[in-house]
Amino acid sequence: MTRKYQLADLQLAIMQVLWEREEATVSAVREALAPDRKLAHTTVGTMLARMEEAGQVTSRPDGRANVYRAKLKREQVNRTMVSDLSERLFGGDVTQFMCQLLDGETVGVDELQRLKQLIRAKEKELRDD
Amino acid sequence: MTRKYQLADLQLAIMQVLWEREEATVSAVREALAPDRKLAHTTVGTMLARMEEAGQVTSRPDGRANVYRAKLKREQVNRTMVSDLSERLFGGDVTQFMCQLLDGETVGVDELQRLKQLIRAKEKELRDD
DNA sequence: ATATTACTACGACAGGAGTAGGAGTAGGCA
DNA sequence: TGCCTACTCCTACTCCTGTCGTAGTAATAT
Repeated sequence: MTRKYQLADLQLAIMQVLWEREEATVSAVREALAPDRKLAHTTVGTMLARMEEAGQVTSRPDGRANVYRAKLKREQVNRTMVSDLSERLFGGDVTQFMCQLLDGETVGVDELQRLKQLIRAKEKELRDD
Repeated sequence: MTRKYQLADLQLAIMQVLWEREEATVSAVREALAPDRKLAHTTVGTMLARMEEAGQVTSRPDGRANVYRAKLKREQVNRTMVSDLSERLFGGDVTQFMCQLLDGETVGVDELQRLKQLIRAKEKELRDD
């Protein structure tokens, strides 16, 4: 059932909206998505309905409209999707993954600073275990 | 055309085999995949045919069999797929991605060592630019 | 020669994702 | 009071993936 946490493109975009604003109607989601994707009202509705079917969101009627709410935790989804890619691309080798991240993405000096800090924190964490 | 570099699960697995051994027949790929997935010979054949159609691999007949060869570079695919996930999950924020990687995956002390080194190298690289 | 193999080529089918039209319905406005 | 709107629900269609079965064919082993 890792499938539940593996969100496809549009599903993920919709979920992000839900995470940001706790609750949203189809229209609200549609509007939030509008800058990037112009979708028919029904497209968003269908997607949301399917996601409810799949147990990824819940809905509650509010007057004529349905109000949706994410049922999955952002952290859980992020973890699953990152883990999955890590496994598929690098056989779970985190160092290689980092390498890819550092080489392939645009990273500034300040960002490197923060990364070092992250690593130090992690080292401390490991020591304290 | 980012689609060409966005490989689905089985496609990626097949591509890995091709990357590892330069060239391979359907049977060879199938055998290489066998430990994890037991697929019918034709399944692999179909997939490879479609991938050729999509310009992701090339083939050359060798006797009765076709020998396939990856047409995409591993680096390119890795880059695309990591970039894509970075964008979709964290809006392109590398630090957040790293965070996820460090928190969500199992990372050892030695691995942290290597990561620090990577970062130092990257810093140097930025300075030298 | 013949029966068994080893391959490819085609076609098929199911399930998920993306997208949307049309029917039906309940509130709101002229 | 009768039409316009805003919604939901259901249905439908197209692509892409994953998976094979079958048919045809060429090399092989008996």
